Amino acid sequence: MVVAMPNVNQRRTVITCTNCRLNRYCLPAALNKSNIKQLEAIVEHNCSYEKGDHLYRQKANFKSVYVVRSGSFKSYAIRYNGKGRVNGFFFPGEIIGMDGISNRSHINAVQALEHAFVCEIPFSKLKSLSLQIPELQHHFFALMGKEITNDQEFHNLLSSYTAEERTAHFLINLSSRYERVSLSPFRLLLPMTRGDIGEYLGLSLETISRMFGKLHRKGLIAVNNREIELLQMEPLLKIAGCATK
Amino acid sequence: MVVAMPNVNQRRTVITCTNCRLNRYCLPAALNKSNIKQLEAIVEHNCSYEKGDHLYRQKANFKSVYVVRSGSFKSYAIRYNGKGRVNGFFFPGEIIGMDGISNRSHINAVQALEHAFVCEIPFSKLKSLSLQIPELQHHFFALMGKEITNDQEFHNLLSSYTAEERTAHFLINLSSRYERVSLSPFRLLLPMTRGDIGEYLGLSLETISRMFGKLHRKGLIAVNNREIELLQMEPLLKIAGCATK
DNA sequence: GGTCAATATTGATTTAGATCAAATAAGATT
DNA sequence: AATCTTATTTGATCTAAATCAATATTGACC
Repeated sequence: MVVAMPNVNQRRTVITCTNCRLNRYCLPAALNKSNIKQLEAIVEHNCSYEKGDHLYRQKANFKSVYVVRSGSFKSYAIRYNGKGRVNGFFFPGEIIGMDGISNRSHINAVQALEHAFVCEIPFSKLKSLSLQIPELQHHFFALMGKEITNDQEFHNLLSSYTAEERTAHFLINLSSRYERVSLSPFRLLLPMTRGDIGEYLGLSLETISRMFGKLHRKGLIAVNNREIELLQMEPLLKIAGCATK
Repeated sequence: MVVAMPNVNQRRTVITCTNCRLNRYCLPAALNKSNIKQLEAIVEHNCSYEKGDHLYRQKANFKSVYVVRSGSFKSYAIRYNGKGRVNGFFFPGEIIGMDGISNRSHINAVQALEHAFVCEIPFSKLKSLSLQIPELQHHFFALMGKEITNDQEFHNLLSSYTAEERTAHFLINLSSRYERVSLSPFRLLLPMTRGDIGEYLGLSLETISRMFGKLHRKGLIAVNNREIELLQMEPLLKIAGCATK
């Protein structure tokens, strides 16, 4: 089995925010040491999920947000008419569950793509703590704001990008998210199927396969099943519609 | 000129959250009377915009969020490669500006579609007040969460709905937003062009026109330039992919 | 190691919606 | 009212990507 995302802190028995190697990207990033202790007290560490396990299902009650510690997840929603599928992927350091905040119930289901660990943060406790720690409130507003801007940029992608541009954008986006957690940004091990990517990008799985082939023929990437190597970043960034500076 | 959205409180000279007829849908919704007074103190009422005026432009510094009091707006973003356009419409009672929270600068530009009034709420003051009023913090989290779920539902729409389904969904969505502010949910005066709708839905303006024609031929709507009448809600809801209960 | 199911590739064909191209129609300006 | 600009409709044609179909590959499980 391909395990794209390495376990974090796998040798430690007691995991805390203080010693987690992701704490620079996660909620503790905004906090001083004593505040981190307070946060630690409300976080449930060490929840383990096997490939295919659901973190939650559509319409499940919302109680917590989750941070991926290792492994990866996809979120998906199926409307009553059967339309709509994968709408997000989640990697270490990223927050899952904001789709439940407004309604008290989740609009998506979230499923592990491989063996994974998450930290669970009960949202009511997080809100109380945010009232006491202005930096935490600020940071959580910023995280939700980031989610909003990401979703809006994706709106642009889906309404105006070609299949090749979407595919390049997907790879570039993954690359920067991998880099953020100290994984190689040039050698991507994909935990999801071509079908998952297709649903996410609004394309058929055959088109994903063809676009990988096309980018390969252009010499920009190497494709070996779930392993994608990014060979020439500049032209990829250009196709993806990212400013190359 | 078509003015779709009537002015609210147009005869009053002094407008406050307490007497604003939108206060049930806006931030005061979550607050008691004394808290509303506190909110009032930080809100700048009565900012007026003419058709075509910008509320803010892409990359503008983020300082405030805004609530539409009357009229309507569109938000749009153009990437450096020229891709991407309209990504949102805003009607009375709706909040504009969350696209700037994470970055301290706006990723979209926002432009008035007709003569409009907004209330401006400086975000730093809103955050401070949220630390004192838990209900306000809760409500603002909920509003941001709503924005996130809306954007994700839109992801589904763009990745799996046909042109006809998107168009029906757009009309149904507008209908419920109009109804919320006591406008007819069956007779929609559109403040935006077919081109705006097309960019928003990821379709060409010709396709929007054709889909209006198609829904008209099916007897579901009547089209008279910017005035759209919804004649048969049930089949429209079905096409739009909304549960009809 | 062998079988089976799930995934991925590749080719042929179809099609939804884009694009191109006029012709109207509505608003704005004088 | 006349002109000009902008928005809308409608038709003809084109094309990117979907769908259909067949293999090939990979991984999971006896």
